[in-house]
Amino acid sequence: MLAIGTLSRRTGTKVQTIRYYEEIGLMNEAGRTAGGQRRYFEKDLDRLAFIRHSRQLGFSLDSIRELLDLSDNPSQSCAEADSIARRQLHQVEQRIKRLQALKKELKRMVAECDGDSVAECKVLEVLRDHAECLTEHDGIGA
Amino acid sequence: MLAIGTLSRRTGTKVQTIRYYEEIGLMNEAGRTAGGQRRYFEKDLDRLAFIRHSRQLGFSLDSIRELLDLSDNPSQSCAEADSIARRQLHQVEQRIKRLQALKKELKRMVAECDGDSVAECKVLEVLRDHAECLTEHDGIGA
DNA sequence: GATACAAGCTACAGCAGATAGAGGTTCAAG
DNA sequence: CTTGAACCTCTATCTGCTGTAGCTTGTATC
Ligand SMILES: [Zn+2]
Ligand SMILES: [Zn+2]
Ligand SMILES: [Zn+2]
Ligand SMILES: [Zn+2]
Repeated sequence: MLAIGTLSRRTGTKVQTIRYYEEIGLMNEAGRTAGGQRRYFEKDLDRLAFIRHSRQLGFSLDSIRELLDLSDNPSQSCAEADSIARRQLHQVEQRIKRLQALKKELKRMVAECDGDSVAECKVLEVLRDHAECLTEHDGIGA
Repeated sequence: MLAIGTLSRRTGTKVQTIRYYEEIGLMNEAGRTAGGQRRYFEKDLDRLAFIRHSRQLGFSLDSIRELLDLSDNPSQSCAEADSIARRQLHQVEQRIKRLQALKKELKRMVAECDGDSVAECKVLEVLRDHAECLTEHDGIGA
């Protein structure tokens, strides 16, 4: 039986985060000692590791929930899991595209400023007026 | 004098968001009509456009606050503004790097799955075990 | 068995950066 | 003067945690 701190150390997840995952139903409710402390099995550790690794790969908690459900039914087809992963890949690709456009603009404005007074600052000039930009960048940057 | 909806339309910012910017002190408190509705000058429109454009380029509201302060004092050196932009560029570059590593892993796991049962799904296999990954990807993916 | 103290517990607040809705009021055109 | 779109405030919600306060439990050592 593992204490929550052990799960925390072995998966690199903060203790509060593990409790949070339980609260939102991503982790099963843990068993408790007589005094009320959580105790876990190895399978709980595995589940937490799955969650953490999926998070590191950028999956949302909702997607992870689906993936865990699928993972619990080994006889099913994995088409669903694959499509979640493909969707995630697509999102990552879109984000990279957006960021590359931002990078281009930022690079240009930084390069073009001679570092004189604010009144002639190219950086601020571009920020004031999108017409100074070469690319479109709709939506809010992230 | 411009109503809030006009600012909203002309900058592509939701009305609630403009009020939110006022609440957090990013926009100045607007003047009001006798009946309590906000009314703006052209300079407020400019300020909002600056904020929105900066957001589109990925700057945080805190950075934008600094940039606006600088922009209001045209006689200063622009070194500060430039360094904020360089910091932003750096952040964007880091994010691109992380996302490219994620993309690589996602692409590989999607490609390697034959689409059979969950039990043999490569996607789920990788998620279960980071040892299957080729790259490191610490921190949580975004 | 007593004691110390690390590690656990709950409950709640807060972060960024908005966005949505309820329920009521004002403005401006016709 | 009436209509109705646009405005108002206030509160709640979202994602994914993280931090704090104040208290209790578990365990190692004496
Ligand atoms: Zn400059
Ligand atoms: Zn632009
Ligand atoms: Zn598969
Ligand atoms: Zn991995």
